Amino acid sequence: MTDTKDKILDTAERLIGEHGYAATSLRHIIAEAGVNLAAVHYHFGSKEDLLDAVVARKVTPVNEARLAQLDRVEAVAGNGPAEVEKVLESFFMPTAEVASRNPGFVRLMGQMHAEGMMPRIVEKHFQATGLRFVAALRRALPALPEEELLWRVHFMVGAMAHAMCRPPIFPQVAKDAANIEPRMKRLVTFLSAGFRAPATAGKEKK
Amino acid sequence: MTDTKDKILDTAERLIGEHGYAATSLRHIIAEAGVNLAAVHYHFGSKEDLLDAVVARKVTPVNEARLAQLDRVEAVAGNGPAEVEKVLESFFMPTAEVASRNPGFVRLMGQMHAEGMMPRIVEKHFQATGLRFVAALRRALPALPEEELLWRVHFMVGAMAHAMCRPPIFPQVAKDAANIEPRMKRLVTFLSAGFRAPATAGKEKK
DNA sequence: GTCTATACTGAGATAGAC
DNA sequence: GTCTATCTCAGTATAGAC
Repeated sequence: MTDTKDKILDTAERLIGEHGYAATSLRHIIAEAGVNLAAVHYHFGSKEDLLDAVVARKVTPVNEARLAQLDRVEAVAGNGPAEVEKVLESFFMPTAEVASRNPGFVRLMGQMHAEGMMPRIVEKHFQATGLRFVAALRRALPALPEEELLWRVHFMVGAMAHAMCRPPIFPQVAKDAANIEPRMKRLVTFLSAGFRAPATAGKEKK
Repeated sequence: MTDTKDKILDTAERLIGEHGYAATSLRHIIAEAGVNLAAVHYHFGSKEDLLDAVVARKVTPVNEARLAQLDRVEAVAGNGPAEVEKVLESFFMPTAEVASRNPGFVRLMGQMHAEGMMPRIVEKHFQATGLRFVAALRRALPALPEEELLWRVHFMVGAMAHAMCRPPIFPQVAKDAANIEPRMKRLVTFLSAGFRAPATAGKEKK
């Protein structure tokens, strides 16, 4: 029998993935999990810390897969820089792989982003991984000024988060919603071209 | 003397821009506005409808400026399609203009996005404007399959929303935070290249 | 160390008096 | 139109049982 902590974690993950963080009250979670309200605070401290634990459990293996794939790409590249496309694929494709096995992952991440819980969560769970990818991109694009690179990474994060979000804006493409992999490929195409663009012209007055 | 409704609107706009939607309770708003709690529900119906009214007031003139600039760009292009860059500039640069006169606008939009209030709000206030820009992009990129175009618009929305968000991810570029215009120019560069990228290769098995 | 029962504060919403 | 009083429900804190 799973213990209280796991039951809370499992139930929270499912309900938050379905209805979002704000719409999922602790009382909903404990009712479905069959535990006591105070047990949540005993094990996790607060609702937000519970969310943190839920996300950590999902995101840690994905980040490991991302870094492993980046390692392989960099090994193949040898001393030279890895291609932009390969770097981005290393980041995005593990998402698709996990998503195909575990559809709840993308839903949960999409909900988290849609509700703006990301800034804090991202800092904690993505920072280390993110910095390795930024370094790889920097080597792949030596001509790009540092500022421009960092802004482009910022844009990329937004595009990624939105791409993983719930129903696509356009009903015409909604049928693809279940298939994460082609969406991620399109994203890599789009972002790679954006990263390769010449730097924005300087500080001239408009 | 401004009437109750305007006082609520002004105070809500300021407080939500400063602290976010979730963190701004109706009771904070009415205390600062010097009105009664029930007046909010009388005039707006609910907290969310109040937000809607606040956003509408800010966003309507920006959308008008966007469409006006697109009109000019299309007039210059005559019968041919407008350039991708020009279309995107028509959408993003009015944001920068408004932001320079009214810094609260970007803060409010950033907060809204960061808290994921956008899906509903976007549908209501951006859909009509958005469809005109999608049409312009479609004409500018006749070779791009429709599906790919729509996904790229989806990515663009994410990048835009994130770009307008609060502090940039990287402290290195945080000093640029106040200046919206160069950020928007960088965004146009990035997105234009992404839109111009060849379509993602087809349905081959991975 | 774990968990239960209960109470506290503050939120949004609403009915009805004026 | 406006305001008082009140309702329900949220997250949180704590005392104490096992």
